[in-house]
Amino acid sequence: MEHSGRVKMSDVARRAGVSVATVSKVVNGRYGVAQATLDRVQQVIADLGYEASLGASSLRSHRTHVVGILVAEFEPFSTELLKGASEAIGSTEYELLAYSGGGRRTDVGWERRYLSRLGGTLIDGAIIVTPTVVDAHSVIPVVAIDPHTGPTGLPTVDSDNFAGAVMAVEHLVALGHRRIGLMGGRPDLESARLREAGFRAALQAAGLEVDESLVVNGGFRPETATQPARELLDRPDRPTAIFAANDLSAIRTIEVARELGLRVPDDLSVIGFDNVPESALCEPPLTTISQPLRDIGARALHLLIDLLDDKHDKDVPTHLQLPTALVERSSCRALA
Amino acid sequence: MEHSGRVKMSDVARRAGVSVATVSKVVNGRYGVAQATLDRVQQVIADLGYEASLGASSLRSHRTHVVGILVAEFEPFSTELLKGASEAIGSTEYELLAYSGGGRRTDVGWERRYLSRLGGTLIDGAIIVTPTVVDAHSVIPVVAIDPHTGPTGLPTVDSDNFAGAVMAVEHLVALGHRRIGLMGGRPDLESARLREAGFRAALQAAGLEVDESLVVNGGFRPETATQPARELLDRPDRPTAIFAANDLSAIRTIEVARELGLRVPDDLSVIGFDNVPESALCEPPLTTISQPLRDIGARALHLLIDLLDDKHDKDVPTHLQLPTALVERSSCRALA
DNA sequence: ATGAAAGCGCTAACAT
DNA sequence: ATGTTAGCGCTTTCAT
Repeated sequence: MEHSGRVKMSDVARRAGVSVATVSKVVNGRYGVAQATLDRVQQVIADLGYEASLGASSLRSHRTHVVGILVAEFEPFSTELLKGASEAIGSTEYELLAYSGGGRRTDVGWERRYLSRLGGTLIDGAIIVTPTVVDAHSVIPVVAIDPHTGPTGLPTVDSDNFAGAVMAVEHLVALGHRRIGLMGGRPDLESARLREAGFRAALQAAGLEVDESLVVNGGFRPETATQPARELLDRPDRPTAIFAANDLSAIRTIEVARELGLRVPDDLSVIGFDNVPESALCEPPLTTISQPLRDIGARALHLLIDLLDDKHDKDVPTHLQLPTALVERSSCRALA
Repeated sequence: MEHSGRVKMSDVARRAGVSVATVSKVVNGRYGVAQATLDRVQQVIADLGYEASLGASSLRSHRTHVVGILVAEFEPFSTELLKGASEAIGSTEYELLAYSGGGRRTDVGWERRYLSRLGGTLIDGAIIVTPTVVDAHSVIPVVAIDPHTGPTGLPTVDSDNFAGAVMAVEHLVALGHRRIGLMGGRPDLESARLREAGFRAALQAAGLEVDESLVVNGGFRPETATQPARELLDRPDRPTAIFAANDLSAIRTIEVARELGLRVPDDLSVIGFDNVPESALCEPPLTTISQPLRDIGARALHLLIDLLDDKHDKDVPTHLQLPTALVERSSCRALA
């Protein structure tokens, strides 16, 4: 039936005996179409299974009812946010487009690249996950989740990283640990900075000194946490407990510990941060500080939709901060 | 500097003192540009932070180096696949676009709608997750993950659902269970059909009769599993064990059991299917049949890339089937 | 080596 | 109520 490729608006128009303009009106529910024409065109659309090309229509109309969620990579953290956003979008008129680069994902400025690539045409607004380079004045409304250090000027959703880190260290201290290491996160992110600050504050409050040789940078990813974990653990004066700035690096730390012949939690206690589902899959199950990740995703989405629908005062920079909580599992234990 | 909106190719052209055609050549690495011009244009691109609009370029070029993964919803199952695809795309030249509808996600035919909306222009190929309506002859190459009942003609990746289901039931039987219920999945999906078939086959092999009142349809989702779970459990002759066709309905079954005052696994054993990370988070942790979901996502992606790069004989319908395995946790126990 | 011009599929004025 | 026309931002012949 169709010569080559997808059915387009002109196909519908020809078959219905009208102009493409009329089909466009029908598709977009514009007024000024006779009932009979409407019915006929809709019938043809149904018959042919026509659906407007997002690329083409967005190019012209600049309103797509699609929101983007831009991530460097689909990993446990970002996909939890995605689940929350997906659930939240159910109550809206929008569709959800999640975008991630390929191999070159370590490059800085991906968030700006993706925003240029998709913004202005394909998506009406975007949620950017852990952006480091943010131009506050984007073409389209943008909400940041867990952004880089310093004020961004962007509406932001995150959780109380400082309080969470304090909670983690207090838990270790209460368990009798005195020699506590920090597997730090990406230093360009505010969350990592605050977790380190919380770590230091809690130690100080407990009357403990920070041994700087016990503070390493794990970069939030398993690959980047391996070497730092070895540095921390492969030495006679190793810590008895480690606070890792996120679950992924905590899990990697546990793996490295086992490779070195250490038992967790008997020889080493490890506490993480995030409470991604993978933390429960870990052996032993990881004690961690939970962030309400799905809720964060959902809040960010609603914030964005409010921005798009002009239900929000754009002059008030929004910062939603959600609470953290201790989740006790089996990777920490009291010092004998 | 920029009057209004994003920087476009004409802005670059003006600033570099060349035509848009030349800029296009530079951006796309075409030959026929003097070195000096090349340098100058690239400099301007860098200065302005220009990035081509995906919508506009795809409209014209029909080759975007973006692949789509189309899902009804971002939930634990699809996001595991997404993680696998994301990892796999790192070794390619492509970028990844995941698309999901909004509220109307229960409608049938979403896969066709999304394919028309994005295919032909925005994406070069697509992975469709649990499609029920598949037109084998799409405009762009398509790979299906866990498709609907019957032959689709599409390259497909799934796991050995039948063997997995048999394994699940054999486990329950070995534990001494004789009265075993089935929380079935979406009957339009081949995977659900095969899991039910495996359930029946394993019972028969064990010399057990299938009590049809113990076979219900949970629809793979928590919302749709609630009522069927009550039907199964809120009766004097309830089963001592339930095999649920996926983890989400297994988890919901456990929740319903607790609401009814039953203890799991003491009063009821439950085994799931999928091994999504959430299954470990469940209380008690769920015994389940694992599918290598991330691997499935990765395989599907590689298959699609091979199709796009013509490294694959298109006349051979591919069906990759991956193995399942029993994961014992705490939701099943031997009958006293 | 560079630019002018046409057109991808669609929407939005503006005619009729 | 419907059709005509002019683009949206880009790529791609085809001239020059």
